[in-house]
Amino acid sequence: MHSPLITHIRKFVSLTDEEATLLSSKLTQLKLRKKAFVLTPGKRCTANYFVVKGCMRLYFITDKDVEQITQFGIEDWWITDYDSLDRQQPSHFYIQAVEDCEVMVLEQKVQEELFKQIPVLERYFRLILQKAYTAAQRRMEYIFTMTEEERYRSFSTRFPAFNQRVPQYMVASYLGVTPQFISRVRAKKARIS
Amino acid sequence: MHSPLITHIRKFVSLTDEEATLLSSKLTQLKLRKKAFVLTPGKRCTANYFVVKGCMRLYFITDKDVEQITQFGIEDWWITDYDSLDRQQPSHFYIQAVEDCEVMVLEQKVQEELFKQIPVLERYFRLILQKAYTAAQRRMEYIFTMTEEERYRSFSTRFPAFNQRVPQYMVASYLGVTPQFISRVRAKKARIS
DNA sequence: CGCGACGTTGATTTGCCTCAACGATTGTGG
DNA sequence: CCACAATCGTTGAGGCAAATCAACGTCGCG
Repeated sequence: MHSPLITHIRKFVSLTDEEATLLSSKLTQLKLRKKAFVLTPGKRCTANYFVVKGCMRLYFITDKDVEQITQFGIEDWWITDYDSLDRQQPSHFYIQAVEDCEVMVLEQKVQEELFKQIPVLERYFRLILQKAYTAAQRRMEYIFTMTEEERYRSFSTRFPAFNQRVPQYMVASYLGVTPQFISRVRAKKARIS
Repeated sequence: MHSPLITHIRKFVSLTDEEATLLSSKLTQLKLRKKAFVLTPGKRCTANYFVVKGCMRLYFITDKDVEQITQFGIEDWWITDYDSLDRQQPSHFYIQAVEDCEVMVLEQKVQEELFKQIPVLERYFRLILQKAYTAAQRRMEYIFTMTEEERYRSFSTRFPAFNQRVPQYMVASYLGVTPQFISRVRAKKARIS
């Protein structure tokens, strides 16, 4: 029996048992209480986080002092601030546990070493990034072609489980609308059905 | 003297001259007249395009029959529909030359073979995708935190050259606003200065 | 119990779109 | 080479979707 991460990687590339063991030995497991942070603004992001269990959020505070969520990470998703990671600059993001979480921490330095020892990992992360990029593109399609009401409805049908696990105001923030707006849409929906 | 693509790759990874030659031999050069297409809806996207000279656009037609541009590609940028490429499904995008263009065509199949022969390419594309993903994330930040007027102003100061090379209505489409709106903002700007 | 976090509802405001008409420029066929 | 059409940008009037401001209800928790 292997960790969820190894299972996930093997969906994309093949990994020998030795490689899997080596990789596992380089990761640290982290249990997080709801609302715990692994990154706060001003700090450099030095790791990539794989969510084994629970739900994380990546967000920042806008000029108008509003939380803007840019990404959620649930089971089998990586979450990090690639910009800070890449440029080795302080982040302006928070990464926080929305629920009690279990994550695997892959430090950037360790990742670089592992790429030398397990070249196929480079491929794995290329594929992961391609998927993430495609998802980001699609999200922009939704933003540009749908009204906010359509976007909310679409979101809540495409990710029903999601919609239950995170509070309304976070969904609102992720969709870029106000909590009041979502409340109204829900009220309308309820009245119809 | 090497091709712009080799030069670009060498900014990210090191490539032997043999590798560079091999790679070059696997690429085809393509000259495009303004308004020529390399991808249209219904066709599968089978290649990744590197813009050597000129400007390309990736766009689709919305339900309301409006062109929505999701990406521009200028010198030293790759442009493709990763979704179609990845899932081997018909695309719903157009990829078109905005100006007369010169592009290098890397067929997906060829790319896969090359990864075996030149493993470091895998790293190159991982890094490119990471940059693209980060840019997409930042674009969403702009979308969520700025008004459309601010977004236009920000865009035209951050990419002044850009703003001159593509017609207004394409900038409008990329920013998700109407051409009329941009026109009004420009009028306002002119009145002030 | 009392306080803070979260959600709801109503009234008003506003940023941008839509529709429409009209110049200016480009480009194309006779 | 000119005439006419198509393309692109501008401007005005009116409308609407969602934000903002504000007050209130409710639940969970220290």
